Amino acid sequence: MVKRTCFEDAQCPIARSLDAIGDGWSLLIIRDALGGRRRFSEFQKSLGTAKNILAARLRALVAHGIFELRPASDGSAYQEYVLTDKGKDLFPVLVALRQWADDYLFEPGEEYTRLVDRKSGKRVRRLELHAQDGRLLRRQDTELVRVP
Amino acid sequence: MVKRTCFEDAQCPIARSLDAIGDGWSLLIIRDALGGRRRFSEFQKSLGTAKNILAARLRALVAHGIFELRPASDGSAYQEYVLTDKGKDLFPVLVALRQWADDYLFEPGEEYTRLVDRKSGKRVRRLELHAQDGRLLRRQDTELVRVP
DNA sequence: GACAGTGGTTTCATTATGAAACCATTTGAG
DNA sequence: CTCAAATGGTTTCATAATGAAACCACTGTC
Repeated sequence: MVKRTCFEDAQCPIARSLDAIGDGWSLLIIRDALGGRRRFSEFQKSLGTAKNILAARLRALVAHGIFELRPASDGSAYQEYVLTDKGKDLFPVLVALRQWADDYLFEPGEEYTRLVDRKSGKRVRRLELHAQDGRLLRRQDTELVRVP
Repeated sequence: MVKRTCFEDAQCPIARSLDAIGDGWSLLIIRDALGGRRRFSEFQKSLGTAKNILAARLRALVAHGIFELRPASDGSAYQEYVLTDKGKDLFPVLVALRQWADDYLFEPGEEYTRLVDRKSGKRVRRLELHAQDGRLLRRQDTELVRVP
């Protein structure tokens, strides 16, 4: 069930991330979960996935500790899939993908959703990367070093 | 050749991003390209992908405008795959994935690479999301609004 | 001119994905 | 309480993607 052997013991953090969530549906499920969905049928309706696929993905995400199963909050006998902290912390990944898409994958008038600051209602700024001392860093200002 | 029909006309920016780069190899190729690799054989050696898969992926990435083919910079008759601005701007996505992995997918002493500020050599800070007025925003401080 | 390296393509086997049917349990309506 | 519908899946089967290996044309190297 989703067994990407070549990534599994990869040293690269990006490869590891992709092993956990790099399958095309996972991030959409997590997006929905961050939007408040929690029930199997909610995900299924929202995503339009085949039920077997969704079941397999949710099982894998639970196994990875990104979701956990909990008794339904409305008191019913069913269960809910809720994001763990690990899952919630994928938020920046989703924001990065969203901002990139906004920049390059949408036509000018085509905007569809907007991520806003709840307080002001205004659009958020671009994700920023800073140095320890606070300087704003561009890609070229950074470097990847190996620590053995 | 990689035809994720259910994402193609998706309105959601995240779904669109995943349609372009959400296949598991693409981001690793782009990671390598940001690290300076440009030739087919460099990618192939580094990633260990089957050549047919790599060829298909590179073709798709070129078609998406993430890479472009250019005559080799060393004057040989071969060509190089170089990132366009669109491709380079996936940097924040990679940083987000890396930071998440560092937090959750590595054991304490297991660190492997570190993204540093070139000037100081010190590790970069976490990606930050700010409001227009500069306030640092957490996930809960944001909201997704539909713009029709 | 021989030989290795580059950048692929082709073929075939394996694996993942997806659609549809099915099913046990739960819930809601009457 | 009863029955129908909804929930949360699993199973089966077809199709599509991936991967390994062999092959091949062209390039650079000696």
